Amino acid sequence: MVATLQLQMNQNLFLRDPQETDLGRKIIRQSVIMIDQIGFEGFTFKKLAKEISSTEASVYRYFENKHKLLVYLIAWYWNWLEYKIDYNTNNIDDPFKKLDIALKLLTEKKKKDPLFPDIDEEALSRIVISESDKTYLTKQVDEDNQVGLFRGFKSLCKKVADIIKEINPEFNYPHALVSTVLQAANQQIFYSMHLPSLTELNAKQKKLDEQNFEFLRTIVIKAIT
Amino acid sequence: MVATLQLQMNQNLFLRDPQETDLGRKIIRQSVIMIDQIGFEGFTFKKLAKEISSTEASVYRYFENKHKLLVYLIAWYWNWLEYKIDYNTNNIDDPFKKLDIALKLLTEKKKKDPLFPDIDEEALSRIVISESDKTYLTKQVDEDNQVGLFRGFKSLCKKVADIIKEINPEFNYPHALVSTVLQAANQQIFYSMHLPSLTELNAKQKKLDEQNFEFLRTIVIKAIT
DNA sequence: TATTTTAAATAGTATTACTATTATAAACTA
DNA sequence: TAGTTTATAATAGTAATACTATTTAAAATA
Repeated sequence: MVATLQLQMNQNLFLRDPQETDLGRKIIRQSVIMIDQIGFEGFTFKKLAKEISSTEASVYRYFENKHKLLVYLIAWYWNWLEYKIDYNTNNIDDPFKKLDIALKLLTEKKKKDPLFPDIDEEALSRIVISESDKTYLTKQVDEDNQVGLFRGFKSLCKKVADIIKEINPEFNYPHALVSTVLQAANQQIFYSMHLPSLTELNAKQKKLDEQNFEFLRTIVIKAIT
Repeated sequence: MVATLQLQMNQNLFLRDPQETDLGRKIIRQSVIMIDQIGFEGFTFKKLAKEISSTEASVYRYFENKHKLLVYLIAWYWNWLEYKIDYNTNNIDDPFKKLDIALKLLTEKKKKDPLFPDIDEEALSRIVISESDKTYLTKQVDEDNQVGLFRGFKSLCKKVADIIKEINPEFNYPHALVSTVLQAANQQIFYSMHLPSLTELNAKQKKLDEQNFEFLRTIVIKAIT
């Protein structure tokens, strides 16, 4: 018997908490699978409702629109990552070690986490790579930010930036560097798979995640020391 | 009397060359203004057609769909930037100087270029910040890449990577570093304006573009030396 | 048991993205 | 120059999408 956890999600991310009902959990589980497969543009509430034997209108009771659902999923992912970093850097003092652990967790190939049986983290991590920028690259970014929809990403950014400040309190750009690196971690994987002339990381070679780790670690360490 | 130029655009970016007709040039000019104002999601061919006193169907004779139009505009921007870098680094030998010029051109606040009277480069540069990632973060990225739609960005990336190779031929990640920096240049501006806790760059202070230049230059120089 | 509250389904509408067909104008040819 | 071809753009659609008002069903409470 394994315990399961629930990540605390901001109330403004949903109309009705999808973690509290059967239908809600189905919406989350199936939307991760479908957005991964057909992409966010191709994904609709109608298609989703069909797959889970419900109706479009019922899905709308949980999420205002499909954009908000995406924001929810991406926020869940960042919360999950931050939880893992907290868990794995607990009791570690050396900030260099903490940085390495954070970068390792950030870049490692994700696999299903039994603590959260409703979410396929492998599929979700692919969604983060392809779709996460779309959560804030909109005209409503300021409203969405105001009600805290991007707290997950900002909190993670602060966490890693704080490690960097421990290593070098003189460095002028801890947050800028970390936000750049968090983005680059996903971008470089996307490039290596689809636009390979933009990166030396090679998706055809083994251990793409480790290549990514080495690249990002080089950038960060050189920048701050 | 000032000469005007035409940037050479890949044939697959359009159905009919918009630079060759009056209606085509109107489509380009007005779509830059409108996407900047209402965002790519809110932008439709119907609204555009109304503004230029034409019809939706006529716009479709030039571009297969609104996504292709966006790809065209972004490609134009990267071609323009590369043209400016070529022009300004001509006859300069010192690769450090060339790098500085490239980063300066990349980060400087854009203003209308009289060489290209049909395009409002200031508005277009805002579009690049908010919308450019959407050109390739799609399920058709491989098809689009196959027919050369992203050549502009890739060519620019190679150009700057070649400068970095001149400075340090031993550095393992010239393309990965440059693609990261090209993206970060836009992201950091967006963050400073909309998600300020993600960066030390301050949109409220003067010379945001120079702050951005200093940040990116620090990252690049430290990474490669 | 009756009543209130909540949840989900039915049945829509307005808008969007896109297209087949027709009309008009320009260019070429006999 | 009259007739024919070709190019261009407008008309008039359709199918799909995003979203909502209303109704029905189920559950909780008094």
